[in-house]
Amino acid sequence: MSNDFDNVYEDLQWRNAIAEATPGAQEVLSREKVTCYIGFDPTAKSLHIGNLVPIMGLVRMQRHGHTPIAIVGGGTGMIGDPSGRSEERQLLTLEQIDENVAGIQRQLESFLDFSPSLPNRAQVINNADWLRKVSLIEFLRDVGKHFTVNTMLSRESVRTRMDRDVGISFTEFSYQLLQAYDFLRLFEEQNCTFQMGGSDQWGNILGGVDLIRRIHGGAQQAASASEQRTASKMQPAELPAHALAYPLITTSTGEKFGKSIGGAPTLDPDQTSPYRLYQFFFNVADADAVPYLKLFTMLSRERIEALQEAVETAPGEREAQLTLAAEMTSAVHGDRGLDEARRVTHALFSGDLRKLSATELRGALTEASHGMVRPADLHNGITLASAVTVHGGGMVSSASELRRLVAQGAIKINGNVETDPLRPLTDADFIDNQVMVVQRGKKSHDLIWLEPDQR
RNA sequence: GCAGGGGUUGGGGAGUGGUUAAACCCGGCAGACUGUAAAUCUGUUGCCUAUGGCUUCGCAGGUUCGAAUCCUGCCCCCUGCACCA
Repeated sequence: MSNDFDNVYEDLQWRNAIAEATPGAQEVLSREKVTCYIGFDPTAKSLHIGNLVPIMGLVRMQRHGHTPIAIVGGGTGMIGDPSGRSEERQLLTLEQIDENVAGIQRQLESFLDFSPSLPNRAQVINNADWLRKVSLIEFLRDVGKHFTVNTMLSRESVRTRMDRDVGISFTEFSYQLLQAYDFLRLFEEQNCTFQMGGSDQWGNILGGVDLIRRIHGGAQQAASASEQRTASKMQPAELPAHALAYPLITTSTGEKFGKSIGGAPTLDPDQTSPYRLYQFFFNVADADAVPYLKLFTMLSRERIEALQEAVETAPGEREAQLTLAAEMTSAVHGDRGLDEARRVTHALFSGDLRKLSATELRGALTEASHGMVRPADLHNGITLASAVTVHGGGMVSSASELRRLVAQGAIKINGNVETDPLRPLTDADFIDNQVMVVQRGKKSHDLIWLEPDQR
């Protein structure tokens, strides 16, 4: 597949994965095999789908023969990047960070090839290795000396915070130095000459590029990366280190990618089931399907172009969405995850709930919340409303809400539209005398179990 | 610190004594149409033992038959100015 393109740069470019690049980046990538890195913030214990762009960036680099390094920010995470934040961050504890780092590391390992035999094997490095050790004096002399406060203050992320009365702490203000320092260390110790990141990180990234240029010069005449950007006419002397930034992904309607189902789906099966991940990508709008295939999958250019054709000629088949969903689910959760996702999808959208046994329902509706009623409740004439709101799994939060949903025909009990929220339940409402399936709209389910009679 | 402005239901933002559970927009949810899409249209969007009741408009009191709307105190925010650096 990598022979679709002569080099990663062209590959990434075709996939619209490049928003910014340092001058000369493309030439370097087409000429030599480099070591590159991307940083991941340990703000949560799982990566989410928003991280897929950088992850796939590293994967593509590796496929093209470059050596990828994923930095997990066990050190920078202790400070917090002010970019895109209107308020000071809550500092995470050391334990939280280390736990998050471990979780992220595990997830990265399923994407990148870490085989020791591989000459360009991937590495995960925790920047805590050096950031938690470096001494303040050393840091200020070696790194701080190369930055002017004037430049640091002009940073967008800093300015927006300065304009607000909450201000910005010195801690977060220093963040840009730390990220630059990371790059410097990797440059010196791993011969890492490339950094990639989101375009929102571009300022921080250039900080590192410039720091390396100042210390390791190369061509003395090399203007700073930022200067070269503005004066790109002149033939630039080669920079010792380079960077690429990918664009921030939005949907075709301009929403932030991944916002739909209450927060971005994560890559952790305990938080976001394979089914939900599958559904997320399956439900992508036509206009987004091909862009996402390009960005997130390893499918060949030929294949993607064929799918693009399919979207145009037979959008109703949703071949692109199906492929996207399958690719993503198996990439994140493996073939077993994909099987599960498909099985649940089939049960929910093509199957007949009433034909399934209680056991099958439990297996199929892994997404459902769960509730429980006792036989005694039944004898006392418990109403449907009470069962769903009080004893249910929390899918409907109040009786008023249930009333409205019922009035709109949105509630189905065991597959049948319900009309009376106040009717008492009977044994007949429980499939196999065990479980009642409450469905809200098309996509959410609540299983209410009848507690086995213990006499 | 001084002067002025303001805190309303998820967000924005009306409302300055009485059909105000509170306009309107966005968002959310659901329905229709479709392709489990987008767009569009429709309904809905505080809670409840429901032709009624209860609780909401920064917090706590007070005036009044009646307050989100008036008074008092407190908390928080914004805008000018000053002070410090």
